[in-house]
Amino acid sequence: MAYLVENVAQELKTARNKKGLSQRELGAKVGVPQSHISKIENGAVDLKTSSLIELARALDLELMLVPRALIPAVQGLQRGLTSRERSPSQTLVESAAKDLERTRKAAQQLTRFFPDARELQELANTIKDLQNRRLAASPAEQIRKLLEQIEAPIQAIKSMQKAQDPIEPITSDQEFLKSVSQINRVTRDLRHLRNALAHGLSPSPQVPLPVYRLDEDDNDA
Amino acid sequence: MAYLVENVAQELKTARNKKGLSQRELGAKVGVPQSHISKIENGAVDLKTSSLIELARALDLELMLVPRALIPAVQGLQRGLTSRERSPSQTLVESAAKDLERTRKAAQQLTRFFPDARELQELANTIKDLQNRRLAASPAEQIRKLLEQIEAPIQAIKSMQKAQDPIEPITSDQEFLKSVSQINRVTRDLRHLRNALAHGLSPSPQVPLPVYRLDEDDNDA
DNA sequence: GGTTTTTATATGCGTTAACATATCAATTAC
DNA sequence: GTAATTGATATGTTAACGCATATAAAAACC
Repeated sequence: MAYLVENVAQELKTARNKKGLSQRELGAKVGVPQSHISKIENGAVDLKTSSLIELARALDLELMLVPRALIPAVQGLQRGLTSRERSPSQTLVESAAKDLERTRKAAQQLTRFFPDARELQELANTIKDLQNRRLAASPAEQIRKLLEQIEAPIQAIKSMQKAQDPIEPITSDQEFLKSVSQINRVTRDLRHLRNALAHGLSPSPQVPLPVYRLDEDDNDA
Repeated sequence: MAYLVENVAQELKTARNKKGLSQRELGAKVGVPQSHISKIENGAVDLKTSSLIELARALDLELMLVPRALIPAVQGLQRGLTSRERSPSQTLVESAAKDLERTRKAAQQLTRFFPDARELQELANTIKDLQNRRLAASPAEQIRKLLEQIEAPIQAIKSMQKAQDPIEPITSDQEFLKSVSQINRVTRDLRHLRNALAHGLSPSPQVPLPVYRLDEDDNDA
């Protein structure tokens, strides 16, 4: 299997998680069995082009063949859509560290307004665990991908925090539940990753540069 | 086979012809037998993603999954690379008609400087044939693709026309031969398409809008 | 002029892998 | 606890891919 295919497979998986779809739901939209989506995302198969196109479309993505010359321009456009970006001088590890800290802060903040949402505290704790580990490039990249998946949910909850009536618990909102569920999923994946690192399953201290820690405020339970 | 796959297959074929590569040459670069490239370009197979990626790369294209939202922006970038463009208010059929006329004129002009290049006259004649037919959207798109493939060759010949010594026949130039060969290929394809239209193989008058004809000068042999 | 050689694309056939169906394990909601 | 949901696995069928060859055209050579 080409290294490249697994790349786009990861893109599909990230896009699917971003939209909060399960493998089965996505499969239903496209007419592909869930089993096959599992294989695709695990890089176990070299999917056909028709499958790739249809899956991408179901995820609001379009397959395009872009001339080499203007790839940077297109990537620039894509960066414009996301809040985060990685400057060329920044290593993957540094970037992941910043993402961790920013996300942890956001989660921590939200716990004040949603004290009954235990999952936000869980997320913050898991991130603190990860911040104590030295990261290699590969897990750093995984972390970036995972955190990317809860950007939207966290933003969604933040916006609720302002608009909502503080009396009744917002926990009944459909949008809120979906966001929390997505956060839970990512938190679990982060915990798995942390465990894998702890057990040395991944060649942990492989990268010379240590973690880019930025200690500012640390108000936690 | 999904209609979509044949789309990207056409893109690959167009890109290959633009670079003046034969199926065999492209296959050699990628490590794929020529036979398979033939099948791909004819829409006979639903190629695997790895094949798509590698073929695209060999043609200086990169496969990207672009968010729906910024597809227009990316297309805008791509238009910036080509001399032609299609305004949003312009139908495919209108655009194809303009392309036909512009290309026919260019070919006609060049016959004066290269009277022994019979292929230029052939091209002009074939185009005149096509201009007499009402086009549906689908063949119009095909025509656009085909004409796109001889933009570069025609430009190349035009530039020779100026820089060259008018005494000796330029026909010996390697670049010239390559360009003419490319023009021949496209002319043949255009003729095939015209024959298909004449035989009603394609649902010809399917589109309400008639051809956008622009009659200006008509100096032919 | 004809003949051969080269070049460019298309077509069978066998093998391997993608994809469909069904089932299973694990996590979560109830 | 049970029931439901998510993701992974085993097996059969179909199609992609590799190899060989066929066809067509132009080039080259005599």
